[in-house]
Amino acid sequence: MELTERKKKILRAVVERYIQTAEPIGSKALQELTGLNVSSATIRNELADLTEQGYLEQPHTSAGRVPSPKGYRLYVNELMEEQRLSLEETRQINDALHLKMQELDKVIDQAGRMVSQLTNYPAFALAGNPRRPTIKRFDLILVDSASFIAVVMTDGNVVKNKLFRLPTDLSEPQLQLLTTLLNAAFVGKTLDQLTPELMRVAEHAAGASYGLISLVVSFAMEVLDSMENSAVYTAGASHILDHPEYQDLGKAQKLMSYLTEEQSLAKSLALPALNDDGAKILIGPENVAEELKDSSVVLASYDIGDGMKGVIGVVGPTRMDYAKVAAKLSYVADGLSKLFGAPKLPPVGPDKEKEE
Amino acid sequence: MELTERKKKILRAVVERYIQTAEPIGSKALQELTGLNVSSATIRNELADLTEQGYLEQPHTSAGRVPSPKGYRLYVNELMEEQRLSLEETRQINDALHLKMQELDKVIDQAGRMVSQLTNYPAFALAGNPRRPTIKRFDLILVDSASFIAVVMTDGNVVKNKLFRLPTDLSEPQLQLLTTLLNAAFVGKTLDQLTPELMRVAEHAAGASYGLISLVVSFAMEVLDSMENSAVYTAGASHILDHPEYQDLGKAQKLMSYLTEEQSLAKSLALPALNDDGAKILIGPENVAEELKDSSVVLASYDIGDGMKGVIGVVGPTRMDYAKVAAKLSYVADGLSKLFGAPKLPPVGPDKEKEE
DNA sequence: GCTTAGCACTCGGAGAGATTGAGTGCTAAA
DNA sequence: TTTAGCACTCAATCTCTCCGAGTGCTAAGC
Repeated sequence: MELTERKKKILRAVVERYIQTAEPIGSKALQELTGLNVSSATIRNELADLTEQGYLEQPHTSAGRVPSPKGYRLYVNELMEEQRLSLEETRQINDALHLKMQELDKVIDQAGRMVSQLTNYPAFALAGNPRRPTIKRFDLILVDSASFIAVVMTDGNVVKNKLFRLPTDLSEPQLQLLTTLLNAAFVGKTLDQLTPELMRVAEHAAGASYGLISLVVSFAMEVLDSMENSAVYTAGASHILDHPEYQDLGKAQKLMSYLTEEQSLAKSLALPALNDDGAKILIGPENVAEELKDSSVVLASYDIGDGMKGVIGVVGPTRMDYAKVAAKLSYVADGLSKLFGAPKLPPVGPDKEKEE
Repeated sequence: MELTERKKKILRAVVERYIQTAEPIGSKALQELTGLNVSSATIRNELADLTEQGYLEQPHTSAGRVPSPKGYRLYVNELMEEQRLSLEETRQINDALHLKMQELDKVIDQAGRMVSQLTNYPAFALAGNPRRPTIKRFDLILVDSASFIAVVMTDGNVVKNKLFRLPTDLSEPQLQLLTTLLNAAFVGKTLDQLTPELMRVAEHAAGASYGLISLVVSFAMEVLDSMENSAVYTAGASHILDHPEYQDLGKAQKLMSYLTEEQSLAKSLALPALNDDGAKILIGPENVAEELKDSSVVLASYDIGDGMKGVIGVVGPTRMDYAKVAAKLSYVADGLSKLFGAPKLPPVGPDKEKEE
């Protein structure tokens, strides 16, 4: 049941015009827009067909046509021309990719903000790791006689630290013993495997400073925990107010809270996308979450390295500018993958490139 | 020009009722509300006086009265009863204060979120340090022959780290030399004092691995930089849609963007409050920022330790529930101060308390 | 001199038509 | 299959009226 070329041309014109104006399009406007040399009556006939087949909808009998989710889907799959980013745009993105302070969660957060700013839609970003994270290494640094820094590194090469202050004194040999012990007992373990028994054994071995073991290990557990339940960062939620479809305050607020409740909600949306490459587009009712049923989502995933993946996504009205958004999102995702994938540094010179 | 008791009673009733309902209050309603044994006509006379003196306003001739900013100010200064938090509320706050992963910026961010959730208003949080931050200490940890972790600690006891990977090999003695060098050359310096000359001297001393100096130092510079331009975290911006005064989408959006543009904007608001203790209330036009002229702000500051201070704040309509918000904010600020001020840990046992 | 009852007046908001016009569907002719 | 023509539909807009909460003022009462 392929559509005729003419029908496609009309459908495409409807979608693209609607994306711009958010207003129903009538037969007369389409006559000009499509450049077809037929009368408006002919177009009306075609529109009637497209409506019957479910590609278009009529808000009410005497209004123009509006694309249905099915219509958007066809547009996205077949009619949409891949958007080339302008030089200005790529430059803008490249500049923004030059992030500072590249602790993993900062980069993710920043990526979300960036995407939101680039697209003028609310955006979110998260990272997911397919395996369960484990501790790769402990280091303890003595600061002064009453405090030390614990540095924990996980198998995803995420490094976290924390300063501990103690009411009792502490010596360098003591700390070295502890470090050895910690590394011997807990490296390679997942969160689950850090059992109380294991702790007890290690504490026993630590002698007088056994209390410190649990301090450092519970810090390590927090790190592992936070990596398993990777945070979702959202940005630019206020952008939804830019679009007339969210003039209805109720709708706007529902979507807003959905977006800001960084809970499992946004995760359940994005995690399935972790394994798909390239941009993925979810239109209106294709979304599982009730709150997104009349919005659309564009997702792109990127490689963080060490098997970890990240997802950036954009939420907007169903009439969102898919071509442009998908192009930008893919470009950013590619850029991020490269950023993470090419960590080699020149051994010399004040080069600025680094990575987490 | 003190107000009579009766006028105060009336003004207070108007403010409190308006805080609840957001609707103008008429003389008849006040007759009941105040419990005064006078007729509505008398109250009308009083209202006329209060209006003339600028404490009340009339949206239009035949509507009830609404408090003016001046009226709110009087209410806040003299009439407002200090709100006692319920046990349930203090419990809720205490629970929330038990934060995980207490890297400084996380705590600040979390505090903002918490306040927003507690008050149902948009909130923000930031930290400021009166002095310019300096590097207190460097540590380099060898991970494997091609990578190491740099740990930088500043004088505010903020610790940051970053993993570096190199294309060339690296040995432990080499790294120790570097560490010594870095500590000797750059400790105690502010961002400005990390001059190219200083770098050159250090690089010269480093011999073959001179390239690494600039890597680590520019990381340190990033840390210092991010501490000087301390970030502002906002949370719960969507809460402004809860309030009828922001039904006007234009207004709502203006305020939203102001809040999410974490730029110097929110800073210029909060920084002056850094040195005031206790809650500070800014009503409508008392705000400097144009975008806040018809909103109110409640601020509270807290001590982070080492001379650093933090500010949490809440933004809402002028008719915001000052008593409740101020009480909650102060309680949270106190809690945070204590959290930072009492860092001592028991040497033993799996106690969860730690600090950055 | 303060308080109160009474009353005319004001003005925003809600609701009922009336009007408009963009756009449709259908029919009959090309 | 396309087109011109035409009656029809219906949201949006405007106008008009009505309603009532609430006021301000005046004159009488305490």
